[in-house]
Amino acid sequence: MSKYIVTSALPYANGKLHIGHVAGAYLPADIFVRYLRLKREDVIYICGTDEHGAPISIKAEKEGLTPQAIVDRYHKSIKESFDGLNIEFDNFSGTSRKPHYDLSQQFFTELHENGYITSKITKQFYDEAESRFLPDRYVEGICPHCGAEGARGDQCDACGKLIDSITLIKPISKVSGSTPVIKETKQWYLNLPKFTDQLKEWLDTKTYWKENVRNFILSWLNEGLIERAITRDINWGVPVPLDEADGKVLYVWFDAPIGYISSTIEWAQNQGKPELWKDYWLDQSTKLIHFIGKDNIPFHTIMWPSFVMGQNESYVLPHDVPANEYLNLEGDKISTSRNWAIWVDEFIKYFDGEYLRYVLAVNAPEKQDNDFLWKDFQNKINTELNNVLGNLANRVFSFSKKHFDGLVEKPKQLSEASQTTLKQVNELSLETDHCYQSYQVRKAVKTILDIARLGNRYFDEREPWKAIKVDKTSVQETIYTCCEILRVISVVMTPILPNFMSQLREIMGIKQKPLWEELTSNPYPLQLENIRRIFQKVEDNQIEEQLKLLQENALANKEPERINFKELKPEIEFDDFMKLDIRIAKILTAEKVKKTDKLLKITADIGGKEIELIAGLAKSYSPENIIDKKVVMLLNLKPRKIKGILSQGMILAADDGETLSVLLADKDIKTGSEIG
RNA sequence: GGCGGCAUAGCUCAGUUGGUUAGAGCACUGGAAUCAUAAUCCAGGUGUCCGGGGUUCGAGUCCCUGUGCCGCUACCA
Repeated sequence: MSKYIVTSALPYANGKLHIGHVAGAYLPADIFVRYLRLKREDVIYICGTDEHGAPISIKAEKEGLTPQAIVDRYHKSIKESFDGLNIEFDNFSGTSRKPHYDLSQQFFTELHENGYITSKITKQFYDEAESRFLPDRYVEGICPHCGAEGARGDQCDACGKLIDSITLIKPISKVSGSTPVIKETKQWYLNLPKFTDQLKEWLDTKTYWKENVRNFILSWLNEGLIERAITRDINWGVPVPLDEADGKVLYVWFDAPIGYISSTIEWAQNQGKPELWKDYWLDQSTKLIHFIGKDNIPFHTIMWPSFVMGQNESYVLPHDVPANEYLNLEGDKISTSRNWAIWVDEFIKYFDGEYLRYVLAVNAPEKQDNDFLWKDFQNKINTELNNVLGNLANRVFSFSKKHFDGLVEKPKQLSEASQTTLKQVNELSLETDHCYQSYQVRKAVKTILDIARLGNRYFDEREPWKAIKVDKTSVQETIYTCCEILRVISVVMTPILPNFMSQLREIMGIKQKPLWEELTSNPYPLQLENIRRIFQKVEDNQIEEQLKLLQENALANKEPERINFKELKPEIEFDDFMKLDIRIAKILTAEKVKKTDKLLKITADIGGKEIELIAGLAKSYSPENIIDKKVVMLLNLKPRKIKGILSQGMILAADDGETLSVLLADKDIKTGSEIG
């Protein structure tokens, strides 16, 4: 029997958990693990929070807390959300713990010693007031691409471009507010190209991987791998274990996947068997399975295997990486920043967490992005869980209670109808087995529903409410057969709804923990007890309430009519301002620049003279929208050629990240008027 | 503009390597039943499989092309 290590992508500890996370990486893994346990497989389910990186330290500084305090807060919040959904890890660690530091440093050291890491001198901003290097996200300035203010060093929120941070115009340190200087610094790079052949060879054996995953990897490999920096100049992270790297830490994406191993080490220690983790990670027959969202595919199939290949120890490589697609919400992308999400901690205040498990399982984004609709949620809970499954249990149990005081015995002989039904049930249960094995959760649930439908049909055909008047034995047989169906469901549905199924079994008087092998056992007679409905319906007003909440949250999030105050740029002299030549210009013609999304080619009258320029306005202004407008234009900026056209002016426009708005004069004023 | 993905019933989605008459659930209509949470069961589908072309004995599936949407990427003085 082979061993399994199942992991889910480490959730980042700077925010709460939403249903998209759950649908993509955590629920499918939990279901798979629970299935393996039903089959008595040797499996450990490992996870933890990803606790390093600049976003966490920025959040900490904003709130005046230590990074550790932020991490602790979200670690707790995320763990509680998992608990509310009965997602149970064998170990849920965090990457800011000691064993993780030790192991991550070891990974780095061995890669370094084995010649896979090289160092390079790069230029980076340095804050002299704080005497430290500034990571990209700690620097703000004018975006060199779109000219928007408040662009972070790694990316501009306004235009979404990635930025080489030292190209930022008028940079400001977010730490001290001073202007940073550019200094040289040494960073260490992982030589990914060196792994190319080994990776290709290894990936060639993974013919059984999901198609979407394979396609993704192939395009990556074809484009060619490049060296990647794996160190950073910040003080929150795992210190780089080199004397010359004082004050530098490992980049968060380097240390995060190592958390899978360090969390297992922590687990082994908690078991009182500190060496136990080796039985899993160092045994080449162990099946290591990473459940992730599709955005994580390159890390888990290219980078992470490379780290492992460069080690002295033979850690096991991923056996499978069943990545899921995305979950949308009410037709729109889930978005944390727009607060368009269903947060798990909110959800479990209103509904049983296993309702969410059910709907996310039956609607899992396995091959395609899927949509979560509240109306659909209600529908599935009511018509499938309540009407089909819940009602089957209730009608059978009530009937038994009424006529046999809840005692269910196995008949000596079964009619052909009952035998046929049970045979069909058996076939369907085998099908669910196959579904679970191949990560087809939605099909598994549908098949289980078919088992319940079979039960309802059988019950109807047997008409026990008529038979009870003439033939009690036949009714006993009916109830027995239906209980068999429910017993099968109580096992095969356990991965999806562990707690509800345990309630079902409790009612049936089955004490043992569910195991797949019990499908062929005979626990009769059974004494039903404490008969009750286990599922409740979701009412219309509950759904309306949630829809309203969703809209309100999204609106509340938009509410601030202003952008948070940013530090002003350094003072300038009046003369500096006077250097700018800004005038009112009238747009004469405008047309889209071919082969671009954002660019407009514009001619403008600046007061008896025509100029030509390029403006990045096309996302907000169509040509006819802008023609004839009298805009504010900076005219003495050094002209630059864009797309073969010499751009001789810059239309001034404001950008809040969503809307781009050109500046217009308040009154009708003559073209060419100077501004000052 | 480049690369990749997607497009199937009113809705949410399945459709394995090309192979009978393209499916499921929900919704809808009619009927049966009254044990059960008004829950169940039976019956009911004229869908340009996004449009157009091609390969093939045969295309939802493969190829070309057009359109629309999504992701990454480029252009923003």
